[in-house]
Amino acid sequence: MPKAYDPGQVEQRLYQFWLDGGYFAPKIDWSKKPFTIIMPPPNITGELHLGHALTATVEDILTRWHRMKGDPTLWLPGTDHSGIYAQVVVEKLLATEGISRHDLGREKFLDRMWDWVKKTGRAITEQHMKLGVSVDWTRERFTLDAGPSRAVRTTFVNLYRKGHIYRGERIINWCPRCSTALSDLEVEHEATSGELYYVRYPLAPVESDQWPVVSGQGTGEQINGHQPLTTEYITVATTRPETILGDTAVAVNPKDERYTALIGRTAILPAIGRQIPIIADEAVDPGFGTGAVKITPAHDLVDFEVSQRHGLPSVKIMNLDATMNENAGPYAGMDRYDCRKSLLEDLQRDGLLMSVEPYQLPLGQCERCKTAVEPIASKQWFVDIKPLARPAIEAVTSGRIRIVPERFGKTYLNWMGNIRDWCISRQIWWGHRIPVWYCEECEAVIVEMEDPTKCPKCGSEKIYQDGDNLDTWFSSGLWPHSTLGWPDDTEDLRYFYPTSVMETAYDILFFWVARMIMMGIENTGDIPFHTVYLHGLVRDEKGRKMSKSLGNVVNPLEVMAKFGTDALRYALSTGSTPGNDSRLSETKVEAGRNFANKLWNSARFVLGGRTRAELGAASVAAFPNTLADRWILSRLNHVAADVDHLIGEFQLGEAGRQIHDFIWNELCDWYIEVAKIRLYDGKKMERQGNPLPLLLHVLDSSLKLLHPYMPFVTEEVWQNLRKGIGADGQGPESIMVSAYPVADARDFDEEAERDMALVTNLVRTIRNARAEFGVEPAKWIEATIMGGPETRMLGEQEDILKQLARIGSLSIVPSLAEKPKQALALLVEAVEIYLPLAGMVDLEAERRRLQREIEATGGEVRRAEAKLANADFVAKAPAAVVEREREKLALNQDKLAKLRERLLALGE
RNA sequence: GGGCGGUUAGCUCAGUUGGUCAGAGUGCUGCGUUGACAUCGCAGAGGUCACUGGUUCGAACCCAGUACCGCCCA
Repeated sequence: MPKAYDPGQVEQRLYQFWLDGGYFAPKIDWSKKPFTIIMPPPNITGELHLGHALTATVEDILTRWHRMKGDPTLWLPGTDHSGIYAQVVVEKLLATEGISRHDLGREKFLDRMWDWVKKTGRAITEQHMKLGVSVDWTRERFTLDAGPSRAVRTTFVNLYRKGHIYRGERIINWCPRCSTALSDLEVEHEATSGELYYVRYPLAPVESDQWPVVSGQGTGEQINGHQPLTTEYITVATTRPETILGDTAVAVNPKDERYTALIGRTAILPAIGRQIPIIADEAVDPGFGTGAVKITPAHDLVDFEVSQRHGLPSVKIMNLDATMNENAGPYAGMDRYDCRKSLLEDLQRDGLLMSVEPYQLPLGQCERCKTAVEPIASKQWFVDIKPLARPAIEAVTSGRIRIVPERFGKTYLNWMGNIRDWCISRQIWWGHRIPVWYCEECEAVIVEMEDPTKCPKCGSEKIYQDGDNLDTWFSSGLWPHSTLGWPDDTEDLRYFYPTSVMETAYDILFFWVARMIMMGIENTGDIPFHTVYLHGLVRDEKGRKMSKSLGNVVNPLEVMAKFGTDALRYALSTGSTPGNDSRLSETKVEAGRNFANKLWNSARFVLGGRTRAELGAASVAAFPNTLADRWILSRLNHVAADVDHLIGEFQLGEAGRQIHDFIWNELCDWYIEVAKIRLYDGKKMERQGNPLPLLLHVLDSSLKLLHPYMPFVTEEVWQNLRKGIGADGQGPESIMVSAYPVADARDFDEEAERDMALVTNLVRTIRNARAEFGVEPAKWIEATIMGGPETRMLGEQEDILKQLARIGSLSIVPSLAEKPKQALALLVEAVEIYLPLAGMVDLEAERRRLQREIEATGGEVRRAEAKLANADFVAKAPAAVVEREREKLALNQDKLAKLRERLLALGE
């Protein structure tokens, strides 16, 4: 084995080895419960980013873990056609050729789309392979495949027939840049600095001699002489003055006494002179602006609702490219922003613009292209979502679906409880076309599973299909069951559905998870998954969201090339806790690489310079002979138990850290160092037994424990191990299909753990003293240990103490009649250590050291005494806790006495 | 406006049933016995667990409030 682990040399080869072995595909076994994850499909034209990397890492850890535990495990991959996004990409390409999709026409444009997808569509898949994902590629799906497409069609037809899909004119979010409607979820709201414009609308005169007297604004000012039309006004505040052109009313709150007298009067719309009523509606906030607001039903959701309540007309003033239409009178043809500017100038000129003040407003922008979205009344297809939401809410409140971390359950329920109808039609060509035909003759709406050729009502052949497509998320919502074969009753569907876990980032809880739950229950009658596991966002090292414009995007492929895939996976999986954002820095990945290298070298030590026969013999059975053997075996089993529990609870980071700490701090730092003593000394080996069998066993188990996290280095080392011991052709061929370590309580050995803790503590204390007193590291020193009741145990561990603390001559005795004076005295629990460092001990320094220790120990004693003096503590705390406190006190009292005695002795 | 999260060592973060939990990585200081590993080893320094109250025998952990930062929904 090379001196350092080189991921570049092994990763691709191993991935191919796994593929060739067919290890990723599950074997259906009806006597066993499967573990299933459906991968949230990445955008087919996309590039791998750290979000994908984290998703894939977490899912791969769960998948590999379950597979090794013996569950029939399916992780199903796929890609999403990403309607709007992908279409925009190709349209941009076309733009470089100077053509639009309309120039090409629908059919030719779709050909271009497919060309593009064929050219780039494998990229994201191959990039996932580099991550080591153990997905079943034989079941890979694409949202536009025949199967998933038929699932979409079936769902649409079913929902339509049940009345849950309807077509209607509603306010929708329109992206002028993408030229399509968007759902509420596809709009991002960003606080923007804007202006609030106060505009006054003149009132039409009342047919009466006596005009009403109205307090405050709204009355009496006159401009340009004494025209009756200009003597009365109502002033409204708006952030979007250009929509004045589409106003069909002015509204005030019915409880707002300032305006009571004006309700029922008529206002004259500035600029175009339309007469509109002043109405009263509860929705008006008297605290906003002047308390009087303009109502633009065709361009605002709230206004639309007001207009419905009052039977107001709706005037659309904008074209779909965000230019003004013929209803805008003199402003027709202008862009929306030019119109605003021009209109404001006109209002100013006419003295109707009262004031302008800065105002923070939430600006809706298209999630994909960041263009300001235009709310606009439009005829679209909608899903009547409440009937679907109800069972989806129940699934979570009843606990049938568990959301991890729990707090996201609240977010989910809150959103679900206030859900609004889902606009599902998109004015794009790439994706699933809405399966609706219209008859030109009788205006019938035809929604069938099979494409119609004539109108079933009147028999006319003059029918045409709806030109719009479905929201991409409509097909994504079906993903957990459509990928398994629904609507057909397939074996996969019966065996793997409902799936086990849906794992994704929390920011798409609504996009994916919520819709999958609704659609899954609607279509199959059963929940799509038992657990929702949500991870956080990966940010840059300063905590900023990664974005192209900031230039802080970390490319996972580059990181993997530099440090290895395992290093990135380790950094991502152990650097975060469920549902929390994490920051990724190069040093974290570097730590992962170092860990891989550490593991690699521990194997190099175990296998190095040993013959196949020797290793083969050692691999047969491993028994603990020494204290260290019993200790490492006990620790290994405790770790295995903890890891099993932690991963089962999705505590992947904590489990990964425990494995890391075991391998580095216990196996490498202590067990291997201890094992060297026997390995380098034949006589000791004969007396104490060969540590090689246990080394092989613990290393093997460690590799398996770690494998879900760092699949490549563990496989490579494991293969070396396998060849080293001559086990080729026996047992599993790959670590990924070997059995995950299971804790055996018979190997728990609390006594060994306690004794070993004392031994390592002694070594550390001696090393510390050596360093503090400047003893040359290479120097072998003398030591006397007064072991008291531990004498026998310590005597047995003499070799460890000598070797690791570099003691040349060591005497371990139960007690000492006379304690050496020219020596350092160290106390560890009840054990006394004397280092007669003749000539090197600075008595003054030793006195100071003892004084420090006396103070520290004294503090401990006082704390324990105070605690135990508290009658409530003794009475109410569990007996074990009190007992532990008593032991601690006794130990420290004893230590304190010895320290004082020592100080006294040195003072003589 | 409603909801959620964060505030622990210089930095990044763990700490899930309140009693050896005050930890890790990284950085820092000093030293290197070198046949697994300098992508390393040994030793060390470093925190009133944001603040204020409360519950409890006991609080980083539970409750209430405050401050600052962030996110989601309207």
